[in-house]
Amino acid sequence: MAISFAEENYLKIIYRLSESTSDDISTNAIAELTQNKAASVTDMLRKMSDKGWVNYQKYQGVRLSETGEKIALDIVRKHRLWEVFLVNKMGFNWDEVHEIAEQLEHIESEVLVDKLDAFLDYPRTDPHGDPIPNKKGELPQLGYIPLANMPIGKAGKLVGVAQDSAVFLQLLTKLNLKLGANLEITEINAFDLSVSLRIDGNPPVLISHEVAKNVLIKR
Amino acid sequence: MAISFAEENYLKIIYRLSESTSDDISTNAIAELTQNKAASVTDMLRKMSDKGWVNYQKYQGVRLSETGEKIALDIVRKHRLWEVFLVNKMGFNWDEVHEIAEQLEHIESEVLVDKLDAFLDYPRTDPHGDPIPNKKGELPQLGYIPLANMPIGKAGKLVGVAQDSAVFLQLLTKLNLKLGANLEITEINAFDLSVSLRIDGNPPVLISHEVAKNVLIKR
DNA sequence: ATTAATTTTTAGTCTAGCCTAAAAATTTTA
DNA sequence: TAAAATTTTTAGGCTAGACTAAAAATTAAT
Repeated sequence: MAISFAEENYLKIIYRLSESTSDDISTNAIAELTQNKAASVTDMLRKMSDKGWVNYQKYQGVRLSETGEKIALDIVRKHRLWEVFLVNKMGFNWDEVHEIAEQLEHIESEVLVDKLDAFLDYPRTDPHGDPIPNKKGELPQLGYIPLANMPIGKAGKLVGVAQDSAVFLQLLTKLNLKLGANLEITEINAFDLSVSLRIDGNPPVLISHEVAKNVLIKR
Repeated sequence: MAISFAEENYLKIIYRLSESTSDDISTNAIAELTQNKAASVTDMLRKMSDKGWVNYQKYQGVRLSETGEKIALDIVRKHRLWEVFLVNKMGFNWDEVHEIAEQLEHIESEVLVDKLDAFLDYPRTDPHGDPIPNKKGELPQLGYIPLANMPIGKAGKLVGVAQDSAVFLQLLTKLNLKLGANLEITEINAFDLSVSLRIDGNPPVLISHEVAKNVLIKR
Protein backbone atom coordinates (compact mmCIF):
# COMPACT_ATOMS: atom_id res chain seq x y z
CA MET A 1 0.00 0.00 0.00
CA ALA A 2 1.61 3.20 -1.18
CA ILE A 3 1.82 6.01 1.33
CA SER A 4 2.15 9.70 0.58
CA PHE A 5 4.26 12.40 2.15
CA ALA A 6 1.19 14.01 3.68
CA GLU A 7 -0.08 10.74 5.12
CA GLU A 8 3.29 10.00 6.69
CA ASN A 9 3.21 13.40 8.35
CA TYR A 10 -0.23 12.85 9.79
CA LEU A 11 0.73 9.45 11.19
CA LYS A 12 3.89 10.80 12.73
CA ILE A 13 2.05 13.68 14.36
CA ILE A 14 -0.72 11.48 15.72
CA TYR A 15 1.96 9.21 17.14
CA ARG A 16 3.70 12.12 18.80
CA LEU A 17 0.47 13.32 20.37
CA SER A 18 -0.31 9.81 21.57
CA GLU A 19 3.00 9.60 23.41
CA SER A 20 1.92 12.06 26.07
CA THR A 21 -1.68 10.94 26.60
CA SER A 22 -3.79 7.82 26.53
CA ASP A 23 -6.87 9.75 25.38
CA ASP A 24 -8.01 9.84 21.77
CA ILE A 25 -6.37 12.61 19.76
CA SER A 26 -8.51 15.58 18.76
CA THR A 27 -8.90 17.01 15.29
CA ASN A 28 -7.78 20.42 16.49
CA ALA A 29 -4.58 19.15 18.08
CA ILE A 30 -3.63 17.52 14.80
CA ALA A 31 -4.56 20.64 12.84
CA GLU A 32 -2.24 22.72 14.97
CA LEU A 33 0.79 20.49 14.46
CA THR A 34 0.25 19.82 10.77
CA GLN A 35 -0.39 23.53 10.22
CA ASN A 36 -3.61 22.68 8.42
CA LYS A 37 -7.21 23.67 9.06
CA ALA A 38 -9.44 21.38 11.09
CA ALA A 39 -11.62 20.69 8.05
CA SER A 40 -8.64 19.35 6.13
CA VAL A 41 -7.74 17.13 9.03
CA THR A 42 -11.21 15.63 9.18
CA ASP A 43 -10.87 14.88 5.48
CA MET A 44 -7.58 13.12 5.89
CA LEU A 45 -8.66 11.18 8.98
CA ARG A 46 -11.56 9.74 7.04
CA LYS A 47 -9.22 8.62 4.27
CA MET A 48 -6.68 7.12 6.63
CA SER A 49 -9.44 5.38 8.50
CA ASP A 50 -10.55 3.76 5.22
CA LYS A 51 -7.00 2.51 4.73
CA GLY A 52 -6.99 1.01 8.20
CA TRP A 53 -4.22 3.13 9.63
CA VAL A 54 -6.29 4.84 12.31
CA ASN A 55 -9.45 4.16 14.30
CA TYR A 56 -11.59 7.20 13.85
CA GLN A 57 -15.10 8.02 14.86
CA LYS A 58 -16.76 11.33 14.09
CA TYR A 59 -16.49 13.85 16.91
CA GLN A 60 -14.75 11.25 19.07
CA GLY A 61 -11.14 11.78 18.06
CA VAL A 62 -8.71 9.29 16.64
CA ARG A 63 -6.02 6.81 17.63
CA LEU A 64 -3.51 4.81 15.62
CA SER A 65 -4.35 1.26 14.59
CA GLU A 66 -1.68 -1.39 14.95
CA THR A 67 -0.62 -0.94 11.31
CA GLY A 68 -0.69 2.82 11.71
CA GLU A 69 1.55 2.67 14.74
CA LYS A 70 3.94 0.40 12.90
CA ILE A 71 4.26 2.92 10.08
CA ALA A 72 4.61 5.82 12.49
CA LEU A 73 7.36 4.06 14.42
CA ASP A 74 9.21 3.45 11.19
CA ILE A 75 9.10 7.15 10.37
CA VAL A 76 10.18 8.07 13.89
CA ARG A 77 13.03 5.58 13.58
CA LYS A 78 14.21 7.19 10.37
CA HIS A 79 13.82 10.71 11.74
CA ARG A 80 15.89 9.98 14.82
CA LEU A 81 18.59 8.01 13.00
CA TRP A 82 19.04 10.87 10.53
CA GLU A 83 19.30 13.29 13.43
CA VAL A 84 22.14 11.23 14.88
CA PHE A 85 23.78 11.26 11.47
CA LEU A 86 23.48 15.01 11.14
CA VAL A 87 24.93 15.68 14.59
CA ASN A 88 27.55 12.94 14.91
CA LYS A 89 28.77 12.75 11.33
CA MET A 90 27.96 16.09 9.74
CA GLY A 91 28.77 18.30 12.67
CA PHE A 92 25.43 20.04 13.12
CA ASN A 93 24.29 21.25 16.53
CA TRP A 94 21.40 19.37 18.11
CA ASP A 95 19.14 22.36 17.58
CA GLU A 96 19.75 22.65 13.84
CA VAL A 97 18.72 19.23 12.69
CA HIS A 98 14.99 18.95 13.09
CA GLU A 99 13.89 20.55 9.80
CA ILE A 100 16.38 18.57 7.75
CA ALA A 101 15.41 15.33 9.46
CA GLU A 102 11.77 16.15 8.67
CA GLN A 103 12.74 15.82 5.04
CA LEU A 104 15.09 12.88 5.32
CA GLU A 105 12.56 10.79 7.28
CA HIS A 106 10.55 10.34 4.06
CA ILE A 107 13.35 8.70 2.08
CA GLU A 108 12.18 5.22 1.18
CA SER A 109 14.76 2.47 1.38
CA GLU A 110 14.79 -0.16 4.06
CA VAL A 111 18.34 -1.16 3.16
CA LEU A 112 19.55 2.41 3.52
CA VAL A 113 18.06 2.70 6.99
CA ASP A 114 19.71 -0.54 8.08
CA LYS A 115 23.07 0.56 6.71
CA LEU A 116 22.70 3.96 8.31
CA ASP A 117 21.90 2.31 11.64
CA ALA A 118 25.08 0.23 11.40
CA PHE A 119 27.15 3.19 10.22
CA LEU A 120 26.06 5.13 13.31
CA ASP A 121 26.85 2.15 15.54
CA TYR A 122 23.28 1.29 16.46
CA PRO A 123 22.45 4.31 18.61
CA ARG A 124 19.70 3.84 21.19
CA THR A 125 18.74 7.52 21.43
CA ASP A 126 18.79 10.56 19.18
CA PRO A 127 20.76 13.72 20.02
CA HIS A 128 17.86 14.91 22.19
CA GLY A 129 17.76 11.74 24.24
CA ASP A 130 14.66 10.33 22.57
CA PRO A 131 14.71 6.56 22.07
CA ILE A 132 15.15 5.17 18.55
CA PRO A 133 12.74 2.33 17.67
CA ASN A 134 14.39 -0.76 16.22
CA LYS A 135 13.57 -2.34 12.85
CA LYS A 136 10.60 -4.16 14.34
CA GLY A 137 9.20 -0.98 15.84
CA GLU A 138 10.20 -1.79 19.40
CA LEU A 139 11.40 1.05 21.60
CA PRO A 140 14.57 0.28 23.55
CA GLN A 141 13.87 -0.05 27.25
CA LEU A 142 16.11 2.63 28.59
CA GLY A 143 14.78 2.48 32.12
CA TYR A 144 14.85 6.25 32.17
CA ILE A 145 13.86 9.26 30.12
CA PRO A 146 15.07 12.83 30.02
CA LEU A 147 13.08 14.99 32.42
CA ALA A 148 12.29 17.19 29.42
CA ASN A 149 10.25 14.37 27.91
CA MET A 150 8.10 13.65 30.94
CA PRO A 151 4.43 14.57 30.56
CA ILE A 152 3.10 17.41 32.69
CA GLY A 153 1.61 16.22 35.95
CA LYS A 154 3.30 12.79 36.18
CA ALA A 155 5.85 12.21 38.89
CA GLY A 156 9.25 10.50 38.54
CA LYS A 157 12.48 9.93 40.39
CA LEU A 158 15.85 11.38 39.46
CA VAL A 159 18.03 8.41 38.54
CA GLY A 160 20.90 9.91 36.55
CA VAL A 161 22.28 12.64 34.35
CA ALA A 162 23.10 12.68 30.66
CA GLN A 163 26.29 14.66 31.01
CA ASP A 164 28.74 15.20 33.77
CA SER A 165 30.45 18.50 33.20
CA ALA A 166 31.37 20.26 36.41
CA VAL A 167 29.29 23.36 35.73
CA PHE A 168 26.22 21.27 35.08
CA LEU A 169 26.56 19.21 38.23
CA GLN A 170 27.25 22.28 40.31
CA LEU A 171 24.04 23.82 39.00
CA LEU A 172 22.09 20.70 39.98
CA THR A 173 23.40 20.94 43.51
CA LYS A 174 22.42 24.58 43.70
CA LEU A 175 18.90 23.68 42.53
CA ASN A 176 18.71 20.92 45.13
CA LEU A 177 18.39 18.32 42.41
CA LYS A 178 20.00 15.17 43.78
CA LEU A 179 19.71 11.48 42.97
CA GLY A 180 16.46 10.05 44.22
CA ALA A 181 14.60 13.37 44.30
CA ASN A 182 10.91 13.19 43.42
CA LEU A 183 10.14 15.39 40.40
CA GLU A 184 6.95 16.63 38.80
CA ILE A 185 6.65 19.08 35.90
CA THR A 186 3.87 21.59 36.54
CA GLU A 187 4.28 23.68 33.42
CA ILE A 188 6.27 23.97 30.18
CA ASN A 189 6.70 27.45 28.71
CA ALA A 190 6.25 27.40 24.96
CA PHE A 191 8.59 30.33 24.41
CA ASP A 192 11.87 28.78 25.56
CA LEU A 193 10.69 25.32 26.65
CA SER A 194 11.74 26.15 30.19
CA VAL A 195 10.11 23.98 32.83
CA SER A 196 8.37 24.66 36.13
CA LEU A 197 9.43 21.82 38.35
CA ARG A 198 8.17 20.65 41.75
CA ILE A 199 11.00 18.99 43.70
CA ASP A 200 10.04 16.70 46.60
CA GLY A 201 6.69 18.44 46.97
CA ASN A 202 8.14 21.93 47.37
CA PRO A 203 6.80 24.95 45.47
CA PRO A 204 7.81 24.80 41.78
CA VAL A 205 11.08 26.31 40.61
CA LEU A 206 12.02 27.22 37.05
CA ILE A 207 14.74 25.32 35.18
CA SER A 208 15.91 25.64 31.59
CA HIS A 209 15.14 23.14 28.85
CA GLU A 210 18.85 22.49 28.58
CA VAL A 211 18.92 21.31 32.18
CA ALA A 212 15.69 19.32 31.84
CA LYS A 213 17.16 17.42 28.90
CA ASN A 214 20.16 16.31 30.85
CA VAL A 215 18.33 15.16 33.94
CA LEU A 216 17.28 11.50 33.65
CA ILE A 217 14.29 10.22 35.53
CA LYS A 218 12.45 6.98 36.07
CA ARG A 219 8.65 7.04 36.15
CA MET B 1 10.95 31.25 -5.85
CA ALA B 2 9.64 27.95 -4.49
CA ILE B 3 10.24 24.91 -6.61
CA SER B 4 8.34 21.65 -6.50
CA PHE B 5 9.50 18.08 -6.66
CA ALA B 6 7.99 17.68 -10.11
CA GLU B 7 9.62 20.83 -11.43
CA GLU B 8 13.02 19.76 -10.14
CA ASN B 9 12.63 16.47 -11.96
CA TYR B 10 11.78 18.14 -15.24
CA LEU B 11 14.76 20.48 -15.00
CA LYS B 12 17.11 17.65 -14.18
CA ILE B 13 15.87 15.56 -17.08
CA ILE B 14 16.09 18.42 -19.57
CA TYR B 15 19.63 19.02 -18.36
CA ARG B 16 20.53 15.40 -18.85
CA LEU B 17 19.13 15.39 -22.36
CA SER B 18 21.00 18.61 -23.15
CA GLU B 19 24.31 17.04 -22.18
CA SER B 20 24.39 14.81 -25.24
CA THR B 21 23.07 17.23 -27.86
CA SER B 22 23.10 20.90 -28.73
CA ASP B 23 19.66 20.69 -30.34
CA ASP B 24 16.51 21.78 -28.55
CA ILE B 25 14.93 19.03 -26.47
CA SER B 26 11.70 17.49 -27.75
CA THR B 27 8.52 17.05 -25.77
CA ASN B 28 8.53 13.32 -26.45
CA ALA B 29 12.06 12.82 -25.17
CA ILE B 30 11.12 14.46 -21.91
CA ALA B 31 7.89 12.48 -21.70
CA GLU B 32 9.84 9.25 -21.99
CA LEU B 33 12.26 10.05 -19.18
CA THR B 34 9.73 11.56 -16.80
CA GLN B 35 7.39 8.64 -17.49
CA ASN B 36 4.60 11.08 -18.26
CA LYS B 37 2.46 11.59 -21.33
CA ALA B 38 3.47 14.21 -23.91
CA ALA B 39 0.41 16.32 -23.11
CA SER B 40 1.46 16.60 -19.47
CA VAL B 41 4.93 17.64 -20.53
CA THR B 42 3.59 20.41 -22.77
CA ASP B 43 1.63 21.67 -19.78
CA MET B 44 4.63 21.75 -17.53
CA LEU B 45 6.91 23.32 -20.12
CA ARG B 46 4.50 26.21 -20.49
CA LYS B 47 4.50 26.75 -16.72
CA MET B 48 8.26 26.54 -16.40
CA SER B 49 8.63 28.89 -19.32
CA ASP B 50 6.45 31.42 -17.48
CA LYS B 51 8.77 31.12 -14.49
CA GLY B 52 11.77 31.78 -16.70
CA TRP B 53 13.48 28.46 -16.17
CA VAL B 54 13.31 27.31 -19.81
CA ASN B 55 13.06 28.84 -23.24
CA TYR B 56 10.17 27.15 -24.90
CA GLN B 57 8.39 27.69 -28.16
CA LYS B 58 5.44 25.63 -29.29
CA TYR B 59 6.42 22.75 -31.54
CA GLN B 60 10.05 23.89 -31.47
CA GLY B 61 11.30 22.10 -28.36
CA VAL B 62 12.86 23.54 -25.26
CA ARG B 63 16.20 24.44 -23.72
CA LEU B 64 17.23 25.53 -20.25
CA SER B 65 17.57 29.23 -19.48
CA GLU B 66 20.55 30.35 -17.46
CA THR B 67 18.54 30.23 -14.23
CA GLY B 68 17.14 26.85 -15.20
CA GLU B 69 20.59 25.44 -15.82
CA LYS B 70 21.76 26.79 -12.47
CA ILE B 71 18.96 24.98 -10.69
CA ALA B 72 19.54 21.80 -12.67
CA LEU B 73 23.24 21.83 -11.86
CA ASP B 74 22.45 22.18 -8.19
CA ILE B 75 20.23 19.12 -8.33
CA VAL B 76 22.83 17.18 -10.26
CA ARG B 77 25.41 18.22 -7.66
CA LYS B 78 23.26 16.89 -4.86
CA HIS B 79 22.43 13.70 -6.72
CA ARG B 80 26.06 12.87 -7.40
CA LEU B 81 27.29 13.79 -3.92
CA TRP B 82 24.68 11.53 -2.35
CA GLU B 83 25.75 8.75 -4.69
CA VAL B 84 29.30 9.09 -3.43
CA PHE B 85 27.97 8.98 0.11
CA LEU B 86 25.95 5.85 -0.54
CA VAL B 87 28.86 4.00 -2.15
CA ASN B 88 31.82 5.25 -0.10
CA LYS B 89 30.22 5.54 3.31
CA MET B 90 27.22 3.24 3.29
CA GLY B 91 28.74 0.38 1.34
CA PHE B 92 26.28 0.20 -1.54
CA ASN B 93 27.39 -1.02 -4.96
CA TRP B 94 27.53 1.58 -7.71
CA ASP B 95 24.54 0.00 -9.40
CA GLU B 96 22.25 0.18 -6.36
CA VAL B 97 22.34 3.88 -5.62
CA HIS B 98 20.49 5.66 -8.39
CA GLU B 99 16.94 5.31 -7.07
CA ILE B 100 17.89 6.37 -3.57
CA ALA B 101 19.86 9.35 -4.86
CA GLU B 102 16.80 10.33 -6.91
CA GLN B 103 15.06 10.87 -3.59
CA LEU B 104 17.95 12.42 -1.69
CA GLU B 105 18.63 15.00 -4.41
CA HIS B 106 15.45 16.83 -3.40
CA ILE B 107 16.49 17.45 0.20
CA GLU B 108 16.67 21.19 0.67
CA SER B 109 19.54 22.48 2.80
CA GLU B 110 22.51 24.28 1.37
CA VAL B 111 24.45 23.82 4.60
CA LEU B 112 23.88 20.10 4.51
CA VAL B 113 25.21 19.84 0.96
CA ASP B 114 28.34 21.78 1.89
CA LYS B 115 28.95 19.63 4.95
CA LEU B 116 28.33 16.48 2.93
CA ASP B 117 30.82 17.67 0.32
CA ALA B 118 33.45 18.19 3.03
CA PHE B 119 32.60 14.89 4.74
CA LEU B 120 33.21 13.08 1.44
CA ASP B 121 36.46 14.95 0.93
CA TYR B 122 35.34 17.08 -2.00
CA PRO B 123 34.99 14.34 -4.63
CA ARG B 124 35.30 15.45 -8.27
CA THR B 125 33.30 12.58 -9.74
CA ASP B 126 30.48 10.30 -8.65
CA PRO B 127 30.85 6.50 -8.48
CA HIS B 128 30.08 6.28 -12.21
CA GLY B 129 32.79 8.75 -13.17
CA ASP B 130 30.39 11.63 -13.83
CA PRO B 131 31.73 15.04 -12.77
CA ILE B 132 30.22 16.75 -9.73
CA PRO B 133 29.42 20.44 -10.22
CA ASN B 134 30.76 22.75 -7.52
CA LYS B 135 28.68 25.12 -5.41
CA LYS B 136 28.70 27.71 -8.16
CA GLY B 137 27.50 25.22 -10.74
CA GLU B 138 30.85 24.83 -12.46
CA LEU B 139 31.84 21.39 -13.71
CA PRO B 140 35.37 20.32 -12.82
CA GLN B 141 37.62 20.15 -15.87
CA LEU B 142 38.67 16.55 -15.70
CA GLY B 143 40.43 16.45 -19.02
CA TYR B 144 38.84 13.10 -19.70
CA ILE B 145 35.52 11.31 -19.54
CA PRO B 146 34.54 7.67 -19.34
CA LEU B 147 34.08 6.23 -22.81
CA ALA B 148 30.58 5.27 -21.70
CA ASN B 149 29.66 8.95 -21.49
CA MET B 150 30.85 9.97 -24.93
CA PRO B 151 28.09 10.91 -27.39
CA ILE B 152 27.52 8.61 -30.37
CA GLY B 153 29.48 9.69 -33.44
CA LYS B 154 32.13 11.84 -31.75
CA ALA B 155 35.73 10.62 -31.74
CA GLY B 156 38.17 10.65 -28.83
CA LYS B 157 41.52 9.29 -27.76
CA LEU B 158 42.12 6.69 -25.07
CA VAL B 159 44.07 8.46 -22.33
CA GLY B 160 43.64 6.26 -19.27
CA VAL B 161 41.65 3.69 -17.35
CA ALA B 162 39.56 4.02 -14.22
CA GLN B 163 40.69 0.76 -12.67
CA ASP B 164 43.74 -1.42 -13.01
CA SER B 165 42.79 -4.93 -12.09
CA ALA B 166 44.71 -7.53 -14.03
CA VAL B 167 41.67 -9.12 -15.62
CA PHE B 168 40.43 -5.77 -16.86
CA LEU B 169 43.73 -4.78 -18.40
CA GLN B 170 44.15 -8.18 -19.99
CA LEU B 171 40.75 -7.77 -21.60
CA LEU B 172 41.74 -4.36 -23.00
CA THR B 173 44.78 -5.88 -24.59
CA LYS B 174 42.72 -8.64 -26.13
CA LEU B 175 40.33 -6.00 -27.57
CA ASN B 176 43.27 -4.05 -28.96
CA LEU B 177 42.42 -1.08 -26.75
CA LYS B 178 45.67 0.64 -25.96
CA LEU B 179 46.66 4.13 -24.86
CA GLY B 180 46.35 6.61 -27.69
CA ALA B 181 43.84 4.56 -29.70
CA ASN B 182 41.24 6.57 -31.58
CA LEU B 183 37.72 5.63 -30.46
CA GLU B 184 34.25 6.32 -31.78
CA ILE B 185 30.97 4.92 -30.48
CA THR B 186 28.72 3.87 -33.36
CA GLU B 187 25.82 2.49 -31.29
CA ILE B 188 24.60 1.97 -27.74
CA ASN B 189 22.26 -0.95 -27.13
CA ALA B 190 19.45 0.04 -24.82
CA PHE B 191 19.06 -3.45 -23.41
CA ASP B 192 22.41 -3.83 -21.63
CA LEU B 193 24.05 -0.51 -22.52
CA SER B 194 26.70 -2.41 -24.43
CA VAL B 195 28.58 -0.31 -26.93
CA SER B 196 29.57 -0.76 -30.58
CA LEU B 197 32.99 0.78 -30.83
CA ARG B 198 35.15 1.67 -33.83
CA ILE B 199 38.84 1.45 -32.89
CA ASP B 200 41.32 3.30 -35.09
CA GLY B 201 38.89 3.26 -38.01
CA ASN B 202 38.41 -0.52 -38.02
CA PRO B 203 34.97 -2.15 -38.23
CA PRO B 204 33.06 -1.76 -34.93
CA VAL B 205 33.42 -4.34 -32.17
CA LEU B 206 31.08 -4.84 -29.21
CA ILE B 207 32.21 -4.05 -25.67
CA SER B 208 30.24 -4.14 -22.41
CA HIS B 209 29.07 -1.07 -20.53
CA GLU B 210 31.31 -2.14 -17.67
CA VAL B 211 34.34 -1.87 -19.90
CA ALA B 212 33.18 1.40 -21.48
CA LYS B 213 32.84 2.97 -18.06
CA ASN B 214 36.40 2.18 -17.12
CA VAL B 215 38.01 3.41 -20.29
CA LEU B 216 38.87 7.11 -20.08
CA ILE B 217 39.05 9.22 -23.20
CA LYS B 218 39.86 12.74 -24.19
CA ARG B 219 37.75 14.40 -26.86
C1' DA C 1 3.92 18.57 -53.84
C1' DT C 2 0.44 15.97 -51.91
C1' DT C 3 -0.56 12.43 -48.85
C1' DA C 4 0.58 9.80 -44.87
C1' DA C 5 2.73 9.35 -40.50
C1' DT C 6 4.36 11.36 -36.49
C1' DT C 7 4.73 14.75 -33.02
C1' DT C 8 2.82 18.24 -30.32
C1' DT C 9 -0.79 20.94 -28.52
C1' DT C 10 -5.53 21.96 -26.96
C1' DA C 11 -9.66 20.92 -24.48
C1' DG C 12 -11.78 18.77 -21.05
C1' DT C 13 -11.33 15.46 -16.72
C1' DC C 14 -9.63 13.49 -12.56
C1' DT C 15 -7.45 13.01 -7.82
C1' DA C 16 -4.88 14.52 -3.71
C1' DG C 17 -4.73 17.74 -0.48
C1' DC C 18 -5.68 21.82 0.83
C1' DC C 19 -9.18 25.97 1.71
C1' DT C 20 -13.63 28.90 3.52
C1' DA C 21 -18.21 29.27 5.19
C1' DA C 22 -21.97 27.31 7.25
C1' DA C 23 -24.18 23.54 9.76
C1' DA C 24 -24.15 20.10 13.35
C1' DA C 25 -22.47 18.01 17.51
C1' DT C 26 -20.31 18.39 21.84
C1' DT C 27 -18.86 20.73 25.91
C1' DT C 28 -19.01 24.49 29.11
C1' DT C 29 -21.31 27.93 31.70
C1' DA C 30 -24.77 30.19 34.09
C1' DT D 1 -30.80 22.11 32.10
C1' DA D 2 -31.03 25.58 28.73
C1' DA D 3 -28.17 28.90 26.51
C1' DA D 4 -23.59 30.01 24.99
C1' DA D 5 -19.17 28.77 23.44
C1' DT D 6 -16.31 25.63 21.28
C1' DT D 7 -15.15 21.90 18.37
C1' DT D 8 -15.91 19.19 14.49
C1' DT D 9 -17.99 18.04 10.26
C1' DT D 10 -20.23 18.91 5.78
C1' DA D 11 -20.58 21.19 1.42
C1' DG D 12 -18.56 23.33 -2.16
C1' DG D 13 -14.17 25.25 -4.30
C1' DC D 14 -9.36 25.68 -5.72
C1' DT D 15 -4.60 24.34 -7.57
C1' DA D 16 -0.89 21.20 -9.05
C1' DG D 17 0.02 17.75 -11.81
C1' DA D 18 -1.37 14.07 -13.97
C1' DC D 19 -4.64 11.79 -17.79
C1' DT D 20 -7.43 10.80 -22.61
C1' DA D 21 -9.19 12.05 -26.96
C1' DA D 22 -9.20 14.96 -30.65
C1' DA D 23 -7.21 18.76 -33.33
C1' DA D 24 -3.27 21.09 -35.31
C1' DA D 25 1.43 21.41 -36.79
C1' DT D 26 5.48 19.33 -38.44
C1' DT D 27 8.10 15.83 -40.82
C1' DA D 28 8.58 11.89 -43.89
C1' DA D 29 7.28 9.31 -47.91
C1' DT D 30 5.47 8.56 -52.23
